[in-house]
Amino acid sequence: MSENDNMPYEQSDLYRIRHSAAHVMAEAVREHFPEAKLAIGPPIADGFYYDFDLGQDENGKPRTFSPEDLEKIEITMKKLLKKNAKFEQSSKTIAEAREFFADAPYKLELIEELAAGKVDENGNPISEPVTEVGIYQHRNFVDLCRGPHVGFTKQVKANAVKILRSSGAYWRGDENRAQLQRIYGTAWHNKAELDTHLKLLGEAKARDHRRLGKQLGLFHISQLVGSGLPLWLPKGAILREELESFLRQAQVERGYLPVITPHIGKLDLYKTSGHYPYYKDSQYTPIDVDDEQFLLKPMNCPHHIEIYRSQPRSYRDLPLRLAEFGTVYRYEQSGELNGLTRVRGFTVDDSHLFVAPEQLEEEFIGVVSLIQHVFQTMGFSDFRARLGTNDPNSDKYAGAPEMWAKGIAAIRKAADKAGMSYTVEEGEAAFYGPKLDFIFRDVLKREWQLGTVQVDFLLPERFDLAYTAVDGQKHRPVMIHRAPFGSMERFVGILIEHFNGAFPLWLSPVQVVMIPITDRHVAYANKVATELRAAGVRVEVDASNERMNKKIRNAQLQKVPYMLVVGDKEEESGAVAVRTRENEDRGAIPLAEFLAGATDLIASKAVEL
RNA sequence: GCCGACGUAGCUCAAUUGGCAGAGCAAUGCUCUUGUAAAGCAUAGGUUAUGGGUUCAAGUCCCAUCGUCGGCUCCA
Repeated sequence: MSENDNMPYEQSDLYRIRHSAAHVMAEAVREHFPEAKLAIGPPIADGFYYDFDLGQDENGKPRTFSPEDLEKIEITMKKLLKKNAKFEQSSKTIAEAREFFADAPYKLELIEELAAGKVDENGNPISEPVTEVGIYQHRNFVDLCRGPHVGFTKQVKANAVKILRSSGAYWRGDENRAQLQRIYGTAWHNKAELDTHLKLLGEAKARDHRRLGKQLGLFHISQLVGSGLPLWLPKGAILREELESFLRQAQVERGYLPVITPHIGKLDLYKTSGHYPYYKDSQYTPIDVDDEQFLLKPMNCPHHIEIYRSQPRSYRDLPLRLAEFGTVYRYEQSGELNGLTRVRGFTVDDSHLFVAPEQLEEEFIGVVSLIQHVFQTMGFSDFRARLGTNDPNSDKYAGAPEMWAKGIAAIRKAADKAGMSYTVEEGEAAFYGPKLDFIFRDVLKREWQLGTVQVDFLLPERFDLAYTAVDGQKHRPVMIHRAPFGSMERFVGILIEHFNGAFPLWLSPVQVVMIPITDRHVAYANKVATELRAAGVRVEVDASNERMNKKIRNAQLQKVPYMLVVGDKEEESGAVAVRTRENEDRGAIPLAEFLAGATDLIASKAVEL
C-alpha cells in the first residue's frame, strides 16, 4: 500500500477514492432511480456506502433495491468512472444551499444542523454554527460534501470497485425515523488490492465460528430449544471447561472466593438495583407465580450484592472478591442474534469486588493485571483499552455527576499507574458507572470487545451497602465489576475464529488421535491411549475399518494436534510415530518421550505444538 | 424489531418454461489388512421448514408463520 501507516485514514488516498466512489455510485443510482433522495455516503473501513430514500411503490410500501438493481448500478457506476469527469469543489452560503437543495429533504436537514451548530454530517458535535457549506460536483451530480475527493473519476479504477450488498438503515441511526436503503461497496487502489480484500472476506467466511462449530462438533443451536440458546456439545464443553478452570485457578491465586447463585430472582431485586428500567426492553417477560414476579437474571451483580449483605461486614473482610461463572438471560431482538457471539443466554466470568475506597486503585490495578495475564496466556498480543464514560446529554446513565467524575478519575489513575494506555469514548459506559474495556484484534484484524472492568459507586448506595471501619463507623464500599473473558459464549466464538479451529494443545477437545495401521495394531493403540489418559491427555483411538490415510485425513480435518500412527515397528519398540496437524512427520519416538513433551506443553499452555 | 436474500437427506449441493425428488460425503453391512490427507461393493436415509391457497399437476407460483444469513438498531 502506498499510504504511510501513520497517516490518518481521513487524509489517505484510499479515503478519497472511496468517498469519490460513493459519489459516482450515487450518480449511477440516480440514473436508474431519478426520484431517489440522497442521504449520506461516507467512506468506511474497507469501503463506503450511500443511503437513499427511493420513495414508495404502488402499494405504498417503501421501494427497495433488488439484487438485479445492484448489478445494473454496478455496471453503470463503472461506465461513469471510465467516462471521466473532474471533481470540482466550491461552497455555498447557508441560504444558497437551502435553495439549491430544496428538493433534497435529507440534505436540508444536514444543512440546518450545520447552520445551528449542532452536528456535522456524520453526527459528530461541532463547535460553532457553520455559515458556508462545502459542495462537490462532477458532471451534473452535485452533493453537499466537505470532501476530500480525487481529482477525476478515472482515478477510481473501475476494476478496483465492487458493490457488495444493500440493506435497510435508519436515517441518523435512529430506529424511530425513516428506514433508508443503503448500498455498501468497496474500493481500492487497484484490482490486485480488491482481489486481496475479497479473498480476505472469503477467508473470514471459511473460519466463521458457526461453520467450524458444526464441523468440529463444538456447539449446536436447536430450533426447538430456542434461538440464541446454544447447546454445548461434548467437545465444546471440554474447551469451555478448560478455560473456566484456567481462570478459576488464576482467581484462587488472587484471593477470589467462589459463589453460586440461582438463574432467577424477584423483580423487586432488579428494581432496587435499577437494572429493570434500564434493561426492560432486552429482558424476558417476568414470570408470574403466586402473585409474585420473577425475572430471569439479566446480570449477576444484584445476587452477589445480596451475598455481601448476608452478614455484617468489617473492613477486615475487604476487599471481598466474589466470583461466579454466572449465566444471564437477555431477550435480544431476533435480528441481532449471531452464533455464539450474540445470544440470549450466556455465561459471564463474573466477579464483584467490594472494596474500601482507599483500596480501589490497587484492586483495579490487580484486575487489569489479571486480564493481561489471561490475554497473554491465550496468545493475544494485539489489543487495546478503551475508557467508556457517560454521555452527560443522555438519560441512559444513573447516579450523580460527582460519582461519575470520581469513577473516571479512579480508572484513569489506576490505568496510568498500571502503564496501560487507552482511548476515551463517551457514551460507552455501563449505566451504573464508567468502565475500561479490553478490545482484541484477531488475526483477520477484526476488533472484539472482550474483558471489562467497571467502577461502581451507585449500586452500593442503592443497596445501602456498608462495612464497619477502623473508626467503628459505618462506611460505604465501592464495587468493581469485572469479566476477563466477557462471556464464555462470545469468547469461545472469537477463539474459534482466531485459531481457525486449531486450538492450542491445552484447549484442544481431542489432543491425540491414535491411528493403528491395521486391525492387529488396535490393541497396542488402546494400550498407549490408556497410558496417555492416565497422564491426563485427551485421546481417541480410531479403530474404524478405514485405511491409515483416511484416518489421518479425518484427524486432520478435525484439527487434532497430534496423530500417533502405530504399526509393527512402533509396537515392537514401544514407540509412536508422531504426526502433527501442521503436516509435520516427526517419525517414531519412544512413547515416554512423546508423553513428557505433550504434558509439558499442556501444563505450560503453549500455543505452539 | 426493521430492510433484503434464503430454507430440498445428518452435511455440502442438484432438480429445464410448474410434469416420476437426485448426487457426493457421513451412517449401516460386507470384502480388503493397509506406513503419513479420501479402498471397493451394497443398504438405508425425504410430508422439499410449517400451515393455507392457485392448478389436471407445486420443491418450483401466491399468502401467512417460524427459522437462518447480510445489514440497521442494540450489545457480553
